[in-house]
Amino acid sequence: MDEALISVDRWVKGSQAYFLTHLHADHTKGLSSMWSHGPLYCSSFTADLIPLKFSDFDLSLLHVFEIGTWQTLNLISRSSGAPTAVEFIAIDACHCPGSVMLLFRGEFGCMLYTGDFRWEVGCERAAKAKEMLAGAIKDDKVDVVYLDNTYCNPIYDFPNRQVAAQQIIDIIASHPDHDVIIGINTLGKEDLLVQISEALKIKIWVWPERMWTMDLLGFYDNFTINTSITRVRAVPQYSFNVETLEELNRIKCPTIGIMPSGLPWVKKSPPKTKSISRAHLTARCKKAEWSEDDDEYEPMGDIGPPEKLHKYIFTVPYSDHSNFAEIMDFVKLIRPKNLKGIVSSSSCYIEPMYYLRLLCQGNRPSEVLNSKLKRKARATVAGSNKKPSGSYNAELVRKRSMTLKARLKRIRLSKHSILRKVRKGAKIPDISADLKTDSDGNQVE
DNA sequence: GCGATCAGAT
DNA sequence: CACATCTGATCGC
Repeated sequence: MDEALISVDRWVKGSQAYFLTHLHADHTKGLSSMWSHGPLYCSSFTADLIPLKFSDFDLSLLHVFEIGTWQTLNLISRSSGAPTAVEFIAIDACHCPGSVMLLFRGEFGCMLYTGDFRWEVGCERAAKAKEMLAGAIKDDKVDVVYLDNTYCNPIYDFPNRQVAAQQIIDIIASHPDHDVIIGINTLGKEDLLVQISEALKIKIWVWPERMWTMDLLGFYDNFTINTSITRVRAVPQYSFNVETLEELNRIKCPTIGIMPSGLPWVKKSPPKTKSISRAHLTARCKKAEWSEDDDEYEPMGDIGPPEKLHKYIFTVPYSDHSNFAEIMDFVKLIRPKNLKGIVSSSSCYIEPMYYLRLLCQGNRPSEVLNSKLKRKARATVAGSNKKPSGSYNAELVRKRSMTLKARLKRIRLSKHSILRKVRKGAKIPDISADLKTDSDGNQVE
């Protein structure tokens, strides 16, 4: 098996230390209540949540690190068998509560694993994190960055979370006589909900397990588990669908749904691409091909939605991952010698180096051209879930809008409802054995 | 019956 | 098409 000195968000036997950047399911595949492969290092908040997600987890294996403090691990070198020291420091990733990026120094060099992150321009918290990271790197050179490349493609352009949150607040405020349901996951988007709660001076309903998380975060006053005292409810995104909305409107009361996230926010053509004109692309993206209710379709503005996907549903581009511009800023700050993506399942997947090589160390334009040609040659034999597309591609955009339409149809046909999902006392899952994502770049050495 | 894993849905 | 999550089938024990 591919063993490593230490592993980050990777739970294969054989490492001497394991790091968890945050507690989303796609980063804990392989972690379970019976974890016993080695010490697990994580942030304090993540450690608080682990027993909720993994009941019976052996807490003696948990090692909580402080954000912004260097620590040393004394390990055994896999190559020489001699003692070897690894230093690490965690930095706020601003992705979800407890999320961190990790900087390591050891015999393997200097390595930065971003985990999932969003560092927005103008965000004070991100600015502090940025400063902290720069201070930790100092004059050192980062040999490799393992990057949250979820939206590492110029087609992904969406506003910061502050703007998106205000859009959501405006939608709710403009529907004063409606109930509102907002789709969220088991962790993340708490700041959005608090912002809504405070702007509208209203408590937000969450399901009981979610309330524990809110309590842990100290948001006692913004949330409730009593449905009768509020018109705004946050529900599992998984249970959020058209049929639910139609059902609520039919048998309960006028209700709108808001999906903070949910769609690829394709807005503009990448620079210097001849394969498709900007006008053509824009037309494709704005065309209401996926809306079956033509009279209800509202075209996107330049900064993006609120977009109406359905009579009762608004989608708003609220993302906990950095957009392309933010990723560029990040790489410019670090200027690593090498860059690897940690997400390989995106249909828009492009090796981060394709767009960002110029921002890294020791790369000249001629090398960029060279690498483009090589990549094109390689694309045809690329494996399983990686779907590299060396240049921007009109076909890709066409497929996207078609599948959006297909997706809406699927939702309409769905026979599942929220009523089934929001059952009380649902077990905390031991393991989510799903997603065959194969993040190559999540181990050291 | 249970955990681990995968496929598929949402 | 995104992310993250959940259900259910299958396999090995």
